[in-house]
Amino acid sequence: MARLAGVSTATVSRVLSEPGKVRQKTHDLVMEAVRRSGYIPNSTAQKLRTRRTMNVLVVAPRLTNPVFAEILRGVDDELTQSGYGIIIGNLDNRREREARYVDLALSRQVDGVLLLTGYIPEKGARDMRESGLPIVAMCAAIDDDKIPNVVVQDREATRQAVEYLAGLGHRRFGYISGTPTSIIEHERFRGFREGIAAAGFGEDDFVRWEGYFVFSTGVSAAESFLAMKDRPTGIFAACDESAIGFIKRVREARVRVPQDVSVIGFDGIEFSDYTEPALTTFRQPLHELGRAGADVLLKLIQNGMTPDDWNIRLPLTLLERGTTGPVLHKDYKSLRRSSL
Amino acid sequence: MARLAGVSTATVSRVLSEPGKVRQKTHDLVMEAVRRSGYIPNSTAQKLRTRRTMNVLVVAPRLTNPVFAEILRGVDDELTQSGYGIIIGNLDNRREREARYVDLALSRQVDGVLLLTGYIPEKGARDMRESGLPIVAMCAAIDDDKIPNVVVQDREATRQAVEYLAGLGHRRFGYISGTPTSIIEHERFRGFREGIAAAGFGEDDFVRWEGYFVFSTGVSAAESFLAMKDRPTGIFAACDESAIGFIKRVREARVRVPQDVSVIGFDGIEFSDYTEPALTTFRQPLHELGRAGADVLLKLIQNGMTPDDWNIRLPLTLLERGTTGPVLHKDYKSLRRSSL
DNA sequence: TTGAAAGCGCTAACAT
DNA sequence: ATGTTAGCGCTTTCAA
Repeated sequence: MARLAGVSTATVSRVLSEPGKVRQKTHDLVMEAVRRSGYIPNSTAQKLRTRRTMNVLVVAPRLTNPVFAEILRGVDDELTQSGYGIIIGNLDNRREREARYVDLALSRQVDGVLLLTGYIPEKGARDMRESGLPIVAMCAAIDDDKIPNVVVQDREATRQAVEYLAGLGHRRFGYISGTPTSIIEHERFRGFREGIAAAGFGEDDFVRWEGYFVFSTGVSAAESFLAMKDRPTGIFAACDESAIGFIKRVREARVRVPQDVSVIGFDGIEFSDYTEPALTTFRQPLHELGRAGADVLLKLIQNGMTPDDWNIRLPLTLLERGTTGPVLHKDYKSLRRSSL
Repeated sequence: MARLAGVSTATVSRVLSEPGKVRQKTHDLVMEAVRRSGYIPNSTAQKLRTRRTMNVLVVAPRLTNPVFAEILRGVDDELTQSGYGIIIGNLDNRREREARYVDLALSRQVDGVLLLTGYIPEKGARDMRESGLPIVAMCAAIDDDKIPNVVVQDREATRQAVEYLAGLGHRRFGYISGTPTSIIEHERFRGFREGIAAAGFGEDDFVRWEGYFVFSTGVSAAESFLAMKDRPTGIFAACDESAIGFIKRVREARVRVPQDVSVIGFDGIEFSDYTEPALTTFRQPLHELGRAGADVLLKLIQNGMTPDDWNIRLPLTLLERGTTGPVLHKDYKSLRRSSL
């Protein structure tokens, strides 16, 4: 290459990576040659030599889920700023896909890993930790004191949701679950039961509809709801999608929201602003979460930070909108009158 | 490494990449050592030596857009199957970000590029073609006979949408645009005008509301619509999001859909199944599109295919649902009566 | 301040 | 069928 245009390969390398260590004149000479030849260093050779790939692996359960997509945006912003690239490991909800990404880590194609999965990916008997790479867990706490957790306060927010419903006068509740094996679901359900207890209710005062983090789960839950004689009036859905599916189905059956049933979602996806009425929900600080996670990972890669402030837990925001309201039930006439 | 456990590095390499060329016994010997030492080849060294990265760059305008996310799923399925990884170039709607990905291509960090942008990314005076890498354009045709196009039939579907509305008796139309600089928007608007003409109408028979591919564009269009004295009754939105925003806003103003105004969207995102009523729209074969594009790119990388069947144009499916219906306007009483 | 030379870990050509 | 060796393109001592 431009080595023909003057100097040694070492000097070119210096000009490009440590411009201070070279004489101005040589610098200009080299830059001119670079410009003319259109030279761009081969990054693979750089990686091999320096043993840094400048890439980070992000493993996510499903990319079409707007929650993960939005987190990824935050991650991308932070990483791009520091010159890192993203290799994306999309499991598409199929755990068998994770083996591939374990190999990726083991073969050192990345400098660090961001996990949106809630667990450590495995391949046979080996797991991703063996790579020795820095790993940061997001979206759900991983119980390993070598792995920082950057998460949202799922449990607290869910508890608060129940208390909010209880405060509106509701006394029979419904819980529409997310994917049962997911840690996130586990946390949210735990928060839900805490809220039930805190509001002075017991295990008999709610029904739980099992499902996944998808629209159709809300529809199934609604079918079951509609078939009940003594329906709950305060419904919490573990994600906005199922809240939306639920509402659509019950309204088709002429059940009014929020007059007959209040529904509160979780996530605060953009879509929740555009339902009729707009969905009451907790908004996750997804973009911020993404940035925070990437930031911790970068620190880990660059200087090996210590376990202080490792565990970040971001708060959520309650969006009080149209799908929740006071109970309009015979037992609550008095309460209703006084609260209006 | 396991070289200590028996043979030469070359043999290990052969066992791992061309198992046929080695004796069964040596093979087993090596594999055993590999297993025991947990050896995984350094992929960077492989890349440098073989000059293949086994990675593909996918450049997308915005990842939180469900259309791109879904295409990416298809791309991922196809690429993963062939052992290729994805490096994701998310522009997040900011063109200045594309320079980074031009560098990525120029520095040969990938074997090929998939463009969901509708144009060739540039950096200063250079563009991505200079990398000499195979490039496939998706989502919008790029006019370069070295670049295959794998797209959907935007124009035809939009024309068909207008004809569908006209068939329902509508005679004043509205067009809610996408991002004006986008080629996709251009194609759709072109199809729209073709449809207008084909149905026997002219440039005065429709209004065009400018915007972007987002929910809020539909809301703005609705504001403008509500302020009109002689409102159109047949609305086409260049994406589902703006159709949904439009419908929400006009319904708030007690305009009935589809009795007072029919709305047809474009894309067929999952959300469109859950609006009330469900949105009439054209569904894009996004997953299939992703696979098809990746497939063409892989062929290009592997054997340099010839320009036959380069240009794939997938059809869309009209989903006739609740937001469109026959005109219920004084001028159309007769038509209405006869068609019911 | 610059150049010469070694070597990152692998694969492929050649030799055995 | 296997080993030896050169070298992918760069960065980084070490020497000049």
